[in-house]
Amino acid sequence: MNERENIREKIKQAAAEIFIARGFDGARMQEIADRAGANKAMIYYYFDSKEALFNAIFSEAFANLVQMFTPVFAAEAVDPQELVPHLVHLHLDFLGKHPEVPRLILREIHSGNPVVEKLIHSHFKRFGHQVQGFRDKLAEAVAAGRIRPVDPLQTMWNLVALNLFIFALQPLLAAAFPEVFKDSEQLLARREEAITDLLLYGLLPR
Amino acid sequence: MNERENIREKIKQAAAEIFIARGFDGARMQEIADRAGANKAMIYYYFDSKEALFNAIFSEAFANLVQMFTPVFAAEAVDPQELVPHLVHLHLDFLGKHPEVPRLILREIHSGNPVVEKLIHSHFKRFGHQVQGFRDKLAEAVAAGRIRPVDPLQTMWNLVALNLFIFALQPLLAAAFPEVFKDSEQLLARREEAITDLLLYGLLPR
DNA sequence: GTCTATAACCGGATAGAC
DNA sequence: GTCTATCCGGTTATAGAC
Repeated sequence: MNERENIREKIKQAAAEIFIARGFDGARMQEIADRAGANKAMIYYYFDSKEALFNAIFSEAFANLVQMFTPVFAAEAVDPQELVPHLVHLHLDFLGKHPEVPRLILREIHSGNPVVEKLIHSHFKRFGHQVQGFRDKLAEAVAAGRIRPVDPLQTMWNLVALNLFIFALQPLLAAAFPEVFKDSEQLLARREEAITDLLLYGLLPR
Repeated sequence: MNERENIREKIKQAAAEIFIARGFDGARMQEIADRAGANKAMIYYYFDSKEALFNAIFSEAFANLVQMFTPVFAAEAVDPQELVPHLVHLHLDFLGKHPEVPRLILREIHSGNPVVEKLIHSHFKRFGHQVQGFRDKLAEAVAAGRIRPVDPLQTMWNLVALNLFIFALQPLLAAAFPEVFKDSEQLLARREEAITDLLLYGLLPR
């Protein structure tokens, strides 16, 4: 690996951690430099500004977010009874491995930061289009009577809402239910079971 | 109304708007003063510091959040078939009228700000205890066979997750599905229908 | 490419007049 | 109680040596 790229990557990695922990406004260039084992001037050698650095990182998080959903969109139109548990597992697994992605995004989407607004729009214009495939698949399943007559868009939102919840509210829930959050592996397993259970019983025709 | 309290309230109101829009780190005391029709020194006359001002506002938002759930805890143990639509309606109605409450809280809980951490713990210690009543009620309904055998805690989380979703991700969803977010009244009505539908079919025994 | 030193600015907080 | 002017620490960003 090229040394120049190596340092650039180290800075990006450090910046990601700091931006996730402190948000854009709370992040300090000095702390990023320290964590990267470099000095402030080096950051400005590789990136134009704090904004440009943040832009690079936020874009990547968005790309990860979209990537997370590609197996969802790509899923073969099999029986919902197999598809739903599969999707829930994929999604929760990704979130469990990368909890910082929804964190960063949830923190910054409400900021009104014009940089963020622009990124949202440029990324989600096409994302909304990609989603159409999944909505079509759900609509198909409804037409074939494999799931109850429900709005595909709402169903998709329900799936994401249920999966995202414990990650979005982690600090609150951990404070309210400390014993439950002690064993994160068991927590995820129980959550997965509860979500698939609700969705299957709620979606399959009686 | 006392004039002194009036100005204090104006400052608090302005500060709430700015903190919600920009977060703690992004908020500027000057902007708060301007919006309150006062000057910076006046803020420091009524509040000790930026932190103290934020503390007052964040505490109030937390109190609102808890208050939002009291009808949930207090609900009479009637038939789930009536209780679930009632709870969903109450919750969505509150969120629709005060969308800034979850916004502020979602933005700040991940900040690691010690002020926020302390507030979370002091407020949610007892909150977790209050929740017990609702869990007991659900457990009772399970024992009586009025709902399927599900974990009450998970069911409560599911309820909140589904209701909170469109508010937590509003900027993202509005970018991905602009046509759906144009009419917010219709959006809320459809969301309410979809959530109650899923929960009822998912919870009632077959 | 890397580093030190510093410019330039900004924002929270306060002194002190009225 | 209210306001103006200002202090002072901290932060982004850069100049310039090596």
